Amino acid sequence: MQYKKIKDILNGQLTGNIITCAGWVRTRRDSKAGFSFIELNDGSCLKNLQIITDSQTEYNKNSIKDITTGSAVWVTGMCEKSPGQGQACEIKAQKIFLLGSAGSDYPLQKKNHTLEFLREITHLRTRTNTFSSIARIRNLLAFEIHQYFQNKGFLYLQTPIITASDCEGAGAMFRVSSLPFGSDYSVQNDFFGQEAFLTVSGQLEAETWACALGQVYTFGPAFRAENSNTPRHLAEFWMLEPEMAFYELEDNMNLAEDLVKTLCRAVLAGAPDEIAFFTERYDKTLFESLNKISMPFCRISYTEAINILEKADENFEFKPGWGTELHTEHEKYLTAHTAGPVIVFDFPASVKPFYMRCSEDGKTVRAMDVLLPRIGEIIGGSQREERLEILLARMQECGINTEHYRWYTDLRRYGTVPHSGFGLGFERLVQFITGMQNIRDVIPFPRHPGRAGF
RNA sequence: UCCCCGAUAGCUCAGCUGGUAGAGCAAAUGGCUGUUAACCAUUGGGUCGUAGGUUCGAGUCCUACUCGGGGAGCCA
Repeated sequence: MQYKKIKDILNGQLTGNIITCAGWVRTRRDSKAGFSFIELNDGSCLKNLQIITDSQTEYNKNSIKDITTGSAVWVTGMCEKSPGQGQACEIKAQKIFLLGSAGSDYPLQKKNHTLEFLREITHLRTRTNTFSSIARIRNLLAFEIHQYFQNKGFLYLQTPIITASDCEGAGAMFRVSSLPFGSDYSVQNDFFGQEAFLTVSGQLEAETWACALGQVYTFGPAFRAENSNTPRHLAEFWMLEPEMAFYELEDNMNLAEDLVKTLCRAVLAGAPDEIAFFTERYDKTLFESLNKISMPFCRISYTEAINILEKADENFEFKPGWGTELHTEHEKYLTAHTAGPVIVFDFPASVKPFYMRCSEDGKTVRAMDVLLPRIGEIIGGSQREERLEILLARMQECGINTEHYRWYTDLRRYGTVPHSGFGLGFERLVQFITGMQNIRDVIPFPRHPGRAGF
């Protein structure tokens, strides 16, 4: 079926033509003399298209009364300038075909619904302004991510989702097994002949490609079995992980900062209606904070950050001190203090995983976290330890079986190079860019403790 | 996993110190010469999250559980 997108119709270029469009009815208003107004949305843009029907309009079955909220229709009619307020053009319907009706039990009413309620109807919330806007922004961001790295000559790499690495340095993992539930489990009888898990990160695998192809990036799902119940955590989420040979920590930070700025700019340019919508409805400061992102990110070492926190006139629940983790309250203080994004680098080795490069001071590693206002940590990365002896010593320190990671340490045995990379939580980026407060609202089908269905 | 808050009509909520339920919106019907979360009128709609307990009597008090929200931990 040939039909025009509402986005293109509202651009006004089709005015004066007889066209066909298709979509879902948001609402209908009737008036006497056979006049009715249908608000039609097809997901191509935030705005609805107004369809006017009168006594001349033909229907494939029944009548205007059956064109209810939620119904799917296709409409043929004349695209005209609208005499009414609120829209430049509208369709004077000649024919309306009801493709699929929606009864009075259709859950989405023409009123505001709470996000909590919409989470319970994950399969239908896509029909709302909020969730269709999120979908368009996710799409735009994913496309821009590929374009950004392709323009820089990075290779798009697919790392495995099933992994045997039982210790990638991040959180609890989901086990993968083909054996029936409740059977006497033995690894020998299982599908892979060894324990297998869903990946928590493609980083280690990405390093093998970076150390052959130069600069690569992965963009795919990651899984964490942590029992985390917060508006910032998911059990299944999407992660972008660039990995670059010949990059040191400063190059890594430059890339991360430029990437975040480029993506924010792209959304401001590519989805202005959506950003205006989110600013109006969810966070009045959103537009302003996205614009402010073009200013240089504040960069401070972990040691400086601790100094700032120790001097702060703030009653922290966790006392800041050199060698301790930065807690949420500390991150919030730092981003509020500088009124923008902050990159913290050179963390104590004791709070970071084995693969990060040890500094000359013998105490810190070349790690960096990008912290955003409202969101907290959006990027975590580091320069990787490329010196074999130091890496092996660190692995032993962390209690990691070096034999299981022979393939990883081989990269240091043969033609080792300085290299760096980071991981960006895609949903946290979408949260930052939309102003949505709960991460469960920025992924199509959220998975978290106690929920894997619709 | 820990702390706090919540669960009453399809949705959002009210329901006081215990006396068996109410509003707005939605829906259905009717009215209204172009509306724009249209408007006006009428009607229908509820084992008050689940299971126990206290009481003559529980939406209301107590306990446990389930689910949801906020904060924390862990992290992207």
